[in-house]
Amino acid sequence: MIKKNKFNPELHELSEFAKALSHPARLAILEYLAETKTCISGDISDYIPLSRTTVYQHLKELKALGLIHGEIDGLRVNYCLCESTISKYRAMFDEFAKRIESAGIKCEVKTKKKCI
Amino acid sequence: MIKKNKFNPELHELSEFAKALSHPARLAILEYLAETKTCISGDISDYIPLSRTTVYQHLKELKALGLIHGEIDGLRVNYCLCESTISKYRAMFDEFAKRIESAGIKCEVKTKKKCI
DNA sequence: TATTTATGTCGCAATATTACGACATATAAT
DNA sequence: ATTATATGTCGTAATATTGCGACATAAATA
Repeated sequence: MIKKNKFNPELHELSEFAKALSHPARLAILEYLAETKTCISGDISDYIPLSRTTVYQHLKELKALGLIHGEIDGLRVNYCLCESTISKYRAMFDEFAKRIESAGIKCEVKTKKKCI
Repeated sequence: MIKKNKFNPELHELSEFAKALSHPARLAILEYLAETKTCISGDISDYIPLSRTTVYQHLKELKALGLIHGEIDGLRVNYCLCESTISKYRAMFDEFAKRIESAGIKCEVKTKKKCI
């Protein structure tokens, strides 16, 4: 039902990045991976206050976008940040934000008209 | 069912910003408002390839976060970007991204182990 | 070999999002 | 006053997300 292919592919890609960051658990996972360079999968599940299955699902979403990846080490999996992909999306966002912010004069409630 | 209050309020707030940007229609709206300083509501509906009702819903979400606001002008409503709120969230995101990116060494597939 | 352990998969329920038509309201124009 | 116009509201259907328990798999260990 989602009509995303009606939009500019660049905006679509940026929206996918934003969606990956749109849940606090996923932000917390990224933060945790940044702090602990060891990045053992099980530790993430312990750290995040959600069930292991749910955390696993969030990990899959981050992995699908390439923001993290996992390295199998016997029984364990070490997940870690993928700096290059993160930088790529960060640059994409910066470019967008700059365009939005440097747009010159906006209304900013300067008139006495009723606002909503 | 969403267990967002289990997380750090800062991460929660950032995730709300990301969610607002997680649909290409909303990104397109922000872009359009940045380009056209006039920002007439009806024009937005014409520009975005979705029904007026749907566009209106997206506008409401952006408005709820304070990223845009509308000024009633008779029959029309002029929507426009709210630079201060956008800057606030942008700074929040930058701070987060910096923490993630400057985390030092990550694995980046340096070993010969199987990756997923 | 049997058991433990860490991860992965499946299916399901609850909730949220997306999209839109039909209708309501309120201002402007005729 | 009537009509046209722009925006707002409601209900609803389709789909996506979130969360989790139960089970499967595969490696390490006893």
